[in-house]
Amino acid sequence: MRLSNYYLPTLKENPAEAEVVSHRLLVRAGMIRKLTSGIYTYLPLGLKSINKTADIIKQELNRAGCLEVLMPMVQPADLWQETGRWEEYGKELLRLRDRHARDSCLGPTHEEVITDLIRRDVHSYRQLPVNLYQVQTKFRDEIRPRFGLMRCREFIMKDAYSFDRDEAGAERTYMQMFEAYTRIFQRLGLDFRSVQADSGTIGGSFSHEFMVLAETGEDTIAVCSKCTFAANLEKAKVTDARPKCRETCAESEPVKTPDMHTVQKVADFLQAHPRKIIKTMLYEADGKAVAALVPGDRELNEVKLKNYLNAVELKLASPEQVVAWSRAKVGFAGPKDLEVQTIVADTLLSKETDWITGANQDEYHLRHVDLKRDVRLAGYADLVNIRETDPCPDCAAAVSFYKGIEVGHIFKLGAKYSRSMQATFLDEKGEEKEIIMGCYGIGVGRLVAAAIEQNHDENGIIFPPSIAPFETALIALNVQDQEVLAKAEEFYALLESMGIDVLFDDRDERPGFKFKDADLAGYPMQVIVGGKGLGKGVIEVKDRRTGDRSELPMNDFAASFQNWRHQVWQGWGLED
RNA sequence: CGGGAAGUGGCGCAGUCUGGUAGCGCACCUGCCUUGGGAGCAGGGGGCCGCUGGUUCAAAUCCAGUCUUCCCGACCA
Repeated sequence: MRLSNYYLPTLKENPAEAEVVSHRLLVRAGMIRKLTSGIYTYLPLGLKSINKTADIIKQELNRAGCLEVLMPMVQPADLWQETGRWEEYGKELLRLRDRHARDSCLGPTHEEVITDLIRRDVHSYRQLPVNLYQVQTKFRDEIRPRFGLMRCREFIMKDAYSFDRDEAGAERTYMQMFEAYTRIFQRLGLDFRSVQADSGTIGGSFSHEFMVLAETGEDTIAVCSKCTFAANLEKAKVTDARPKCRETCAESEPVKTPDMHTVQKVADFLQAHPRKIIKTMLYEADGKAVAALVPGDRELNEVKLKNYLNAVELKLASPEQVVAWSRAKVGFAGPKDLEVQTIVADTLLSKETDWITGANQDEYHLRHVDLKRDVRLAGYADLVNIRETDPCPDCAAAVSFYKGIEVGHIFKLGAKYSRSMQATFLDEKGEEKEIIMGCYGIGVGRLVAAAIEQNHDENGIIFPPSIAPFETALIALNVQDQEVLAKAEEFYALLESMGIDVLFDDRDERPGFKFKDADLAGYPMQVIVGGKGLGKGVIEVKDRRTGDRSELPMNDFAASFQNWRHQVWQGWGLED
């Protein structure tokens, strides 16, 4: 491609609207433009990168036996009413009404449509398994779209849906998809981790998120230094090898703690370590009053609590509710004689005794509380967030935290949709069975943004070769110099004939301008044709990632370029 | 939805406090010059100052309303 014939509006200055690196660089490099909040146009260069990414995804899914389809973006309300999600999904679902006053929505996801498709056509175990996917534009009316392509309302997503005859088959499919995803992200050249994710009420180990590691990531993941354990912070188990405490302690007694309503204040006042203080967190879970007890130096994990309670809705109690339930103002609630439906304690609290807790009386705490003796617990459960000092739940080695960007999620759905939509088949015995489903998503646009978050420098993007819009930039330093131009044309033709995806900067611009543009868009390789090199009989090449420049002999350019290109790809850990 | 900030040529911004000729840099057009890291000189084009209403002899500027965008939070199959 000749840059003189291309549409590439680059910006020297940072756009005011962009805060994060990927957003800034995508706009500056002429890859995207915003139409309105959370909605972007993909310019030729941006679309090219997205298409390359999608192509790799498609290749690997096809290899795993998936088949591509394309489903409608506008979906009828009645399908969503069947699964109950017309009400459940909330305001993220953009509803609209057509000229016949039929309710419809823009598809934020396609479980309903695909399940409807399958239930009409699949009736026999002989037709299973099936695994269909699409690359589609989705719409979710996010409360606050932000960070450019990282969280938009309209976005390009690959979603796949699998249909199996039983759990075993679904689990096999899940593993195949896990492997396909691993290959995909490897081929994209990204540093990523697959982590156990919250699988909500379904449970089990059949939900993984694929996270691209980047400092700017919104999610935190815990990764073991020794074994393969990696989990979303929300999901990571906190373990403690100590045995359960069997001892008891002195009788509990109230102690006056005026105005001491935070753990730190109480700890300082009573000269105790915060971990000896029990935080009593009051929640309303599906309308019931619940207390969760955690050590004072720990954070309660609401997802864990919600899963333990099997609750649909979990809300922190309002100050009024706290007063009503604990008979004391906020900061003085404690588990002893607390009148709530359920009291659950974090497992860590089972390992010791002699705690400090709120006294359910203004300005008073209790000391010498023994949970076994003084409190009617519903049970112990893992309720707190993991910390970097905690041991790996699998091997007890140290864990480290990383920031990551969620770019993929695979999930075993079970019969959730097939049941509500009656997607069934007959097995060999003629028995009617529900189809077992799985769903598998990759945010394609977000993936390109994540690649940039992970790979950039002060000059711009550093694209992995597999998803760079062009693999190579060919820069003619001075197109008014006939010799330079002729040579550049010659190498342009040569590179094209070698099957290299090359962008030929043949514009009549000054060298510095061209270098800056090439660095900004992040083509992994630059081939530079200038008078200097011509005099020496060499062509200069630059590896965008390392910044290393080399000189390749002009008379043996094709072979030496292939060799150098191979090294560049290897530097990315990729096969060229 | 709560808190904060901002809307002025295509982009980035000043001007608003203290009302009176719309301005700067980049980009764009023409010419000269220049060609290894976003050059230089000269000339030029381009504005409903977000929108509506009000105050005033006079509004980008003051007042009220409204729309939009961004940031923090809440929310997030």
